[in-house]
Amino acid sequence: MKKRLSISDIAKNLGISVTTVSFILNGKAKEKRISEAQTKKVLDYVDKVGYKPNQLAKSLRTGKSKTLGLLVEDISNSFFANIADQIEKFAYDFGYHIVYCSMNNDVNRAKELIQLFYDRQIDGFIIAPTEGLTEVIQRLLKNNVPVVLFDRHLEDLDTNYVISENHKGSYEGTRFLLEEKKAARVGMVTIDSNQLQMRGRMEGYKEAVCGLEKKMLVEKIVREQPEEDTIQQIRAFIAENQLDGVLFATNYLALSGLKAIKRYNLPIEKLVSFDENALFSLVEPAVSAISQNIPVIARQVVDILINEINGKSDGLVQVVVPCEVIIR
Amino acid sequence: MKKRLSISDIAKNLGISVTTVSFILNGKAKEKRISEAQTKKVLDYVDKVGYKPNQLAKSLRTGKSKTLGLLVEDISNSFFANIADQIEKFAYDFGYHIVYCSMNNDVNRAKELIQLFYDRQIDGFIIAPTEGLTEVIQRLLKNNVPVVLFDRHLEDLDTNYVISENHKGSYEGTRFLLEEKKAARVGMVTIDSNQLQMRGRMEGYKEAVCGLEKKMLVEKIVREQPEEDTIQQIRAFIAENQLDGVLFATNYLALSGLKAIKRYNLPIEKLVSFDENALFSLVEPAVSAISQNIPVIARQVVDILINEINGKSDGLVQVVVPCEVIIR
DNA sequence: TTGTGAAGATAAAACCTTTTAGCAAACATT
DNA sequence: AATGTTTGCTAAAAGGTTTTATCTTCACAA
Repeated sequence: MKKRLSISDIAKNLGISVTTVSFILNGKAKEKRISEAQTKKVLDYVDKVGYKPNQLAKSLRTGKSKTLGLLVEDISNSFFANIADQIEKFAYDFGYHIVYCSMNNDVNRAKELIQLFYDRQIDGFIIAPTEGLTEVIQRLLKNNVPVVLFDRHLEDLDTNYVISENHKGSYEGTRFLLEEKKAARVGMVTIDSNQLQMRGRMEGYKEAVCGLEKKMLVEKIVREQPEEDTIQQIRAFIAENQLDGVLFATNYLALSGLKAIKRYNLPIEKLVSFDENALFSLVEPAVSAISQNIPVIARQVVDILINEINGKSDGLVQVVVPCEVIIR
Repeated sequence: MKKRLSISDIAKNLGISVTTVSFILNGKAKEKRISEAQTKKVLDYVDKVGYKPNQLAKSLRTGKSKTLGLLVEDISNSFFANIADQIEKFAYDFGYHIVYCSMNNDVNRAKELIQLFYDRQIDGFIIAPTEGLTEVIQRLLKNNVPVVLFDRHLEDLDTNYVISENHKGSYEGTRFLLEEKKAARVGMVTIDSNQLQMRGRMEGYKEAVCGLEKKMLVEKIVREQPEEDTIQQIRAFIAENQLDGVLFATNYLALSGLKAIKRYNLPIEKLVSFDENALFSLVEPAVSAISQNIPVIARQVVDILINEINGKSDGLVQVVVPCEVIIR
């Protein structure tokens, strides 16, 4: 790369001091009593030569990078992709940029990434934490690094977080199947994970079926297994229990479920899934959705984080956002 | 945030010089003739106190950030999401990290982002360029910043790029509809854009229908319009031309097309789309796909960029990757 | 004894900013 | 005339690295 202009080049070429240029560039001309003439001269010149300050040097000096780190499990999941998009927009309005990384269920990689971001002086973290990240997040908190969790939180960690009303959403989704759709035997397909949001979703399901004195039928999927295994597992679950309704705990589980239903022509058509997906309205049977309020979640996450960065936070903020059942 | 240890803290605590510590940490102990004992002492201590070098300072000094910028139009598009994922993995193997940004069809935002990345001393750019980015990319090239384009390239720009065989893929997809599926009237739905990959896809379609002396039926969608308009437009296009087959130029167009077909019960079932999508095998009618080879594209992009960064590049590299028609 | 070379380390400059503390001149006040 | 205040600007330190050039010992050969 070609050598870039530095602030001292500007100063030299103009025959003035670096300090003066810096003050002007940072909008402190008035405050620091730089004359109008001087200010204009500098601004014009800077504009003319297209000088841009070196952000690294700036960050090094100020300790601020105006950048937030966003860590999600898997950016190709539409829920995360959409929320990432929204978060980026809101953050942008505050003059912050997002660097994003996808952890792909690899705890070590995740730890490394957090460390990396920390090393790059990121101003704050937005994390959808996986299990096993407790310590490393703990360490961030101990160093007073601003953190907001979303989608789930970690039990023994006192953090800011923004999550959805998983319990209630799941409850309502299940009741919808049982009452509106008149399903007789509703099962739940979830992942074999202790994550809090999954626990909430499970509880909601349980409460709904038990309330109606129905039998609880839960199938847990090991997340790391190949999709084909998942498809077979769901197929067996539906067939063996003669289900006529299923609640899927995530949209990717619903996808696998649909593949099973489709491929083996399973006689079942009362379906609800957590999270939306473009295809839910297009497939037969259509899948109703317990949709999380992505704009609100994103907004809250950013607000909380920025507040904390600016030291305006009044203790921990923990937000629970309602879901909406989208009927199909 | 708590104050972090610096290399000079380490040096002071150990009663040796900063230089020595730096050499050891950078694996130059041998080369610089630091004694084994000294080396071990430093390494052990660094490990014990968990010191990590400040990456900003490092980058500032060396001019390298070991980071690549990835700019795509819309990360929620599964094609981009998947390719981003792959690129990240490959880059990681070379010790590089990816910072990603989604441009959302906003040229100004895109320009700003490129500038931002440049200011942050990013080592190279990976861009799926939108129209109107020509000048800003031009500027990068002029400053000898390593750049690789993918998915499309820009006509009057001599750059590295990795694209798919759009023409051939489109040709084969169309022939597949006409010959295997015995479609009589095949139309094409594409976007109103001059992007090269779209032109290629169009040409492929044209060649296929003209070869069989069929009529060319092309509908162009304005990309910025609300999806509802697109759905209506596609509905009218299919109905008015009594199509029994459609080639969609992108997966999101196919999505809108499916919505139209579904909602208005259009009598058409011979469909092909560029790019895969999870739902194509799940909907009725199923959608065949002209699938781009994402792993190969990602691999090439990263290899080319890293080579260029390391100065090992032998001129421009322009790669065209074959597509595969996935029959459903 | 002198000179040479290697071994083992280091001081200081450089990368590019921001910011503190202070200087000189001009003006105002008694 | 002496003192204080404002105006307009700047030198230099600091932030945490890497790297160049140099320095001191000591061993050994001539």
